[in-house]
Amino acid sequence: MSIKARSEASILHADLDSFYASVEQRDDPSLRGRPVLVGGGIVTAASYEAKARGVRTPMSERRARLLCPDAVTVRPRMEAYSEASKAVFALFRDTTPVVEGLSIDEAFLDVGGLRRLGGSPEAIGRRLRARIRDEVGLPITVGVATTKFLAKVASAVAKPDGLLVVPAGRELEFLHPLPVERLWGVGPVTAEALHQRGIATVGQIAALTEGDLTDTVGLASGRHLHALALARDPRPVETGRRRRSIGSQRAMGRGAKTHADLERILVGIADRLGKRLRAASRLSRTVVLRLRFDDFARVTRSHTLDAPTMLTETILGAARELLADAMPLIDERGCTLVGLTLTNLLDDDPLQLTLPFEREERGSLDATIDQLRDRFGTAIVTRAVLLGHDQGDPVPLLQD
DNA sequence: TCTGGGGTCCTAGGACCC
DNA sequence: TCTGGGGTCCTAGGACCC
Repeated sequence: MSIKARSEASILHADLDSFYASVEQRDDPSLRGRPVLVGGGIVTAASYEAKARGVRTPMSERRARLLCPDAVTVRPRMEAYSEASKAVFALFRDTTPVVEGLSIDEAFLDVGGLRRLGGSPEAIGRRLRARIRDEVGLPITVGVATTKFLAKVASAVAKPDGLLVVPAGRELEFLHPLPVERLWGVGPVTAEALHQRGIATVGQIAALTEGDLTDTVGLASGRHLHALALARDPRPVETGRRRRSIGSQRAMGRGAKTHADLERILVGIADRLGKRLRAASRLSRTVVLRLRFDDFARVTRSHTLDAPTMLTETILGAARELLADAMPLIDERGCTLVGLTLTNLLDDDPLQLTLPFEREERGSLDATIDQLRDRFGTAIVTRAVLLGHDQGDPVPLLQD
């Protein structure tokens, strides 16, 4: 555990401002300068004109309209946002190869070691902001610090359309006056637990022992928060992170739905997920059914398949069985949301292994797959092809 | 505050294997 | 036949983030 602290603030956190709403204002000049709400039923994004009047996300559209009767509401246009995001990420990667995307609208950039080519991290951040403004037409805020977490806090403090550097050596001075809610991983539950103990600022957390803190908020969370409060965050900016799950869900109002209604929604969700899985060339082995009841309590039910799949039919089959098992619960408590999440994802780039067989050993493919699974694990061995010889060249005889 | 849709990570118990 | 300890996998729930 001897990761040396950076001597220079060279991690950037770049975060587009009110991303969806900004794209809408960019694409429709009549929306500029006006309060804009993106969403339907609930506000997914609000322009700064709307935020200035107290609109927050997520907030019901009805409530937002009370605060802001002259607001314009637009439906989300996911393709437009996805395209804008790609353009922005291209500029990130043009700035440095070390880019870690956090979501559609934010990323960490490590610009350490670029001083000779690009100037100081602050100069690089300024140039990046100007380029995104000029070439993509969107406002973005950049935080610069010695660690990921501090860079993220810096950008949050600098919003909107700003840039803030936390100089090396001044981290605690910046961090300690902030409320505990600013720490990454402090939500309503943890904040309440801390408040109960009279702890309101990051500095007060830093003054506790790690043991004191873990007693209050649990082991992993306590260690994490203790380190963050002391500005200890050795996590590097990681470039190769893969998605670990893919999900889709549909919320419905209260009120009775027939089994056929639920079935129809489930088919739609499974179809969408199958397509996304295949588009990403990935396989999933675990299907999770998500339900929410009329009282907004939630449950999950999951099933792990024998072998990973990218087929809609297989996903749907598992989902149907999970739904059938949960039907008594649904009938009793009502259902306001159905969703599926696919986890245990694998890449569909098989390692191939060829084993020689004597003619007399040749058994069933199933038995061979079972043997391989015993040796390498169920998740690894996904399919087998039995090969014969045609003048020395292998030809498939049987396929699983 | 009457509640969308997309994710990440952690915890804990039980089954099962050696 | 009884017993212990360690490890992995699966399932379910929960907190949190954008």
